[in-house]
Amino acid sequence: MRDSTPTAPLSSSIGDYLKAIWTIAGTGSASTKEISVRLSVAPASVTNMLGRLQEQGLVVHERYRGASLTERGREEALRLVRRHRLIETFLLEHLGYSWEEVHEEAERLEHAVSDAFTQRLAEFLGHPDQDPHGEPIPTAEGVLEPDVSFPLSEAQAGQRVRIFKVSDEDASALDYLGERGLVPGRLLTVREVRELDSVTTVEDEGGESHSFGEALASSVFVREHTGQT
Amino acid sequence: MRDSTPTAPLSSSIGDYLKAIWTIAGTGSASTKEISVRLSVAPASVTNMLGRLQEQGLVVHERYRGASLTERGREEALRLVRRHRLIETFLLEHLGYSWEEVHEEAERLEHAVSDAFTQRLAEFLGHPDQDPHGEPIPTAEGVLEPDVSFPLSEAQAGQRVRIFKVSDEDASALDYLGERGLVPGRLLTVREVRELDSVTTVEDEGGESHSFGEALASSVFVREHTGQT
DNA sequence: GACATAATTTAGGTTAAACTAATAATATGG
DNA sequence: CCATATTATTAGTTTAACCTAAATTATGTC
Ligand SMILES: [Mn+2]
Ligand SMILES: [Mn+2]
Ligand SMILES: [Mn+2]
Ligand SMILES: [Mn+2]
Repeated sequence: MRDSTPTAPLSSSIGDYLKAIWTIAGTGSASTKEISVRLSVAPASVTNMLGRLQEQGLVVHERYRGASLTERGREEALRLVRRHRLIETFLLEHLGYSWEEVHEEAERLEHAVSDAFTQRLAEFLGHPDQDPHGEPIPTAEGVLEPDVSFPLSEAQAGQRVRIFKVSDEDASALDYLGERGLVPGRLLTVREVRELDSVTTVEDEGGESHSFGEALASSVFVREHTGQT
Repeated sequence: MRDSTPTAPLSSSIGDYLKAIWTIAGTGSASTKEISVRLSVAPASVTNMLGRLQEQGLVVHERYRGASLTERGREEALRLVRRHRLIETFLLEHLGYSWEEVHEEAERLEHAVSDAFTQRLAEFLGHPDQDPHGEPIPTAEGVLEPDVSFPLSEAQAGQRVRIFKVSDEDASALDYLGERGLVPGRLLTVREVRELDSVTTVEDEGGESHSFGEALASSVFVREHTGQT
């Protein structure tokens, strides 16, 4: 394993590929198709890029079998995830961005900021350990709190749950939920999980009832609630 | 000549070329060499890029004579200058950056932020009309206040002047001056401008005396002071 | 187990933005 | 006003990142 290019800073394309693989597969392996869909890039381009990523020691690619991150690849991905989430936090809490706009801006800025910037931004924000939709923010050392949340669509009737995070992929869902106060931290009681049409009904702390179709219920992630408050 | 690409967003290279021409020549024309030195790029690459910029209607290039910005080119350059200066202001005033670090970070970020970001950042900062070293910030409409300041090296003995801006090109000079409180806004009385060795001596409001060699005196820009305070 | 379908890779381009080396134009100063 | 130095352009490559079309491999179904 040659110690490839000393540390040529990685391009934004490379960064986005690494993040995509991490998001799709975590520690497992992501297929060419999945990556190509997520990045809106032709499959052939993915194959080509995976070759280069492998040469740089960032992924391991088994032909026709998909690619998985090496330790270095994972570190790189988490560095970007950290930046992305800190930037989103800043945009939302200090610049008055809406959910609609935030993700796209962060997707670009994450590649342009330095480590020093990230460090200082974290300080400015008071070293948050999660972003405004509840996703944990990896530490500067690349440690990411394991996630034990599950989508509301997999909850069971009668269960008491707390909203833990809301998927940031769908901006209109975020806005809809935000308006109803269905944000991370909110306590819910699951009233019904109807197999028939995949509708989940919950009651919030104020006694308000909310129904979620499949799409919504699978983008709201919760944790089982035990204990008070 | 097809009606050039509707509005493909300009690359960061292109942006840096436009800014370089603007800085070197303003409304006049910049030579291949000057641009190549400023951007640390081979002269041949500059010639090549000027060709493309001309096709895109951003500059006019006369072979062997240099290039000047078109109206569109100037607008683009000023948009970047606005972003650059707003970003520097933010980094200095809110993230605790030192002069050393600020310029480089802004040089990258200026290409990654959106117009929406710029707009909101300006609000966040209270719509400053100059950055922390006194450079005017172009408005969102691309209007830039004309600059009537001159380098301290061209002041005359006895003159009362106010520090207006400090060149941001030389970080160590900035630090030196900053430590002594010689920042924009400061009022000075010119005591001596010695031709012999190009040393300028001034007295500040607190009665402190400061001497500037050629290098320093030409990176401190002042305006004549009339009136009180 | 053969085949249709879907996923993947290969082959062959393109474009932006650099580079080096060679050549040409301009500027200078004696 | 010409020789020389400086500046600029041309020609030919390189690299990253994408593309399309064609060929190949895997997979799930009858
Ligand atoms: Mn996001
Ligand atoms: Mn990105
Ligand atoms: Mn600057
Ligand atoms: Mn720049």
